[in-house]
Amino acid sequence: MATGTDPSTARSVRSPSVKDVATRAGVSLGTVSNVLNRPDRVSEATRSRVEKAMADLGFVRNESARQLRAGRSSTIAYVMLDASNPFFTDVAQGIEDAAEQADMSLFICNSDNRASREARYLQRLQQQRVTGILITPVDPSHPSLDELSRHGTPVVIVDRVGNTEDHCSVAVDDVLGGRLAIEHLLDLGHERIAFVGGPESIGQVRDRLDGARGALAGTGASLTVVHTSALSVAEGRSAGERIAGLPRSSRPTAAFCANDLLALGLLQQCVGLGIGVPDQLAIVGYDDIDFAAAAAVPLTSVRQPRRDLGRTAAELLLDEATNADHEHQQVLFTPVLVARASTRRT
Amino acid sequence: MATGTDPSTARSVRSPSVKDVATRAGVSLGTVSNVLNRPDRVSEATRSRVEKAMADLGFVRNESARQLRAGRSSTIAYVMLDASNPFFTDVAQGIEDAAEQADMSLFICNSDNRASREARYLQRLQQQRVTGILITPVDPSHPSLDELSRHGTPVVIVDRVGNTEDHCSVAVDDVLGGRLAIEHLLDLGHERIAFVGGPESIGQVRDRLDGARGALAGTGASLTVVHTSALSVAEGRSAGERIAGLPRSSRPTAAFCANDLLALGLLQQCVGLGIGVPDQLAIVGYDDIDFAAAAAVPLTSVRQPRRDLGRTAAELLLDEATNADHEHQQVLFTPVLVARASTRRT
DNA sequence: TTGTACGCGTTATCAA
DNA sequence: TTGATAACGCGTACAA
Repeated sequence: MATGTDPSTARSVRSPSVKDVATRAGVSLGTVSNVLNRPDRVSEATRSRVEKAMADLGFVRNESARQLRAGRSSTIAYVMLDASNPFFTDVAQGIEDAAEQADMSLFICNSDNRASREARYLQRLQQQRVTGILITPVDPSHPSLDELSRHGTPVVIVDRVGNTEDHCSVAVDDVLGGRLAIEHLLDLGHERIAFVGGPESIGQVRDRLDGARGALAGTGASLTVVHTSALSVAEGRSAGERIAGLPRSSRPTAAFCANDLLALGLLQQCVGLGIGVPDQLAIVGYDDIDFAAAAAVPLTSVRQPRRDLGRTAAELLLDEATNADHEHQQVLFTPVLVARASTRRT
Repeated sequence: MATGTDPSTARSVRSPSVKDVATRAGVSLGTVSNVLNRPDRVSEATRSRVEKAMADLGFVRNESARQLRAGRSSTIAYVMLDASNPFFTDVAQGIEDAAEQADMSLFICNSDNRASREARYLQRLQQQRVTGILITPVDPSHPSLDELSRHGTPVVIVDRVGNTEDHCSVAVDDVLGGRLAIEHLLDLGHERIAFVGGPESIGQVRDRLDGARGALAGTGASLTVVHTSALSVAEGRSAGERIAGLPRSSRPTAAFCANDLLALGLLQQCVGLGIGVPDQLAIVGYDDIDFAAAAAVPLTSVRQPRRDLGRTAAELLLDEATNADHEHQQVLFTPVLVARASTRRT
């Protein structure tokens, strides 16, 4: 304890660099670099000596320096819209799978539906010179996304469709999804149907409603729109109250919800108020998150290929980043209806 | 289109540096730097000229270069155990709140319960020289965490308790939580109770079970352990099957689940098999995730202060990173039982 | 108030 | 096979 570096203060000491390793191993700096990047170009003996020095010193590469030198990082980022919606965490898993395969790090940010937070993250990511950005934007038509692309940072829009040709996008056909939901209900004989969703500023909500209306056209069945101010469980409960308040004779016999969170809230409220599901009210959700199948009355839902969505988006991004003759694509996946007890014929 | 930079190829062009800005503004490099970091030291006129040049060129600071110069980044990371469990995304929100307040970026990684992925992330984060790491580890007693600390990267363990004094930790008193759950069931008159959970390699599971046993001691009530191989909805369903298979006379009248995912799966299975909740089986969950209250039979659950957990952990990390006389702490929060319909007396 | 010069840690080029 | 050196972009001390 009398001399040398005191272990207790070692924390604050600058971490060892290649230079330190070189000194310790008695070789030059370039050789250490070669051990790290072209191990074949260095003799067995020196290599093991260098490796021992690295281990002794606890050497860890400095990624900042690498990036500075290389001009680019090996990191991509996903700016997600709402971390508390399982749909998006599943998308993130798909992205992570692709990133891991390409040996890229994934940086996940949560904008939490706030434009200001989103903007802050985008700026930071640009400063970090990330290889590319995946994003489910608060506003897909905001010019900041195009600016990023023009600036040289590849951008892929996830689960939304941008308004320009500046970037790729990966989404699911929501018009078709709406159609599938309604056709299922029509098949079961329902004639008074509610659409639960909003706000209509969200593209998905509009598309799913359009699909629903399209499927209903000319069938004689009616559609009541029950408006919500967000796609959340709480709003689903509130919608349930309003539906329950209608006289039985004119009350819808089925409800199509713009997402599963709404559907779960609606289901909960119905059960609480003694409205049988599916007897008095059949319910169709959207997304088919895991909790949909796990509800006490398992939920019929329109499934989106969440993981594929993420994986494909990441692959497009990596292609754009590495492939010189990349061409932007707008990929559109097809949803599938999964029927469960909440719409079972009784 | 005949001369100059073709916009279509501008993507691949190196982004402008402070040097480019200086040239364009007709000032020296140091002045540009001053505009960025000490705006007060530069005259109004030059400053606006420099700012205009930055805007014209679309200058964006290079964070790698800054970090290299500074030696440290302004980023912290949270390595989370399971992105598909809402409990952890809520914790992450708390962390994000604290990070935003301290003007730090948060890097979220998902180990997905896999030690290999966790190790990979830890290595990358260390290479990035992040300011600190928050982690809910796969194995809280793994030596790699201590190595990180010793290496100079502050580490805070979230929702687990480490086995050393090398870092702070923030957790919730799980023994107390288990006790609360059981006392609630005893108050309701239950005498045959099941504990649904596992594997016991998870500290939380052990603690909650210990708490449960402690509360039962000397009461005459019995505890049956229904083992699960993971804390997931699917495992909850499987547990439900096994409980339903017991003869009615010896079947437990109440179940305490090690987390809400299990409880939701159990609830679903019971309803599907015609076992009334809470009439034939009362259910208590753990975590009080949002979906617990939203279940068709709203779930009684032991609530943990998820956001506070995250916020406190981040604050401890930032303190360790910035405060020279930081002292490690093991913070323990107190859980609260939230009673709902799944244990209502009928 | 503004400009010059150096160093952060790494990689790559070139010469030995 | 190995070693010396320049360069990446930025921040800062110091000089003008």
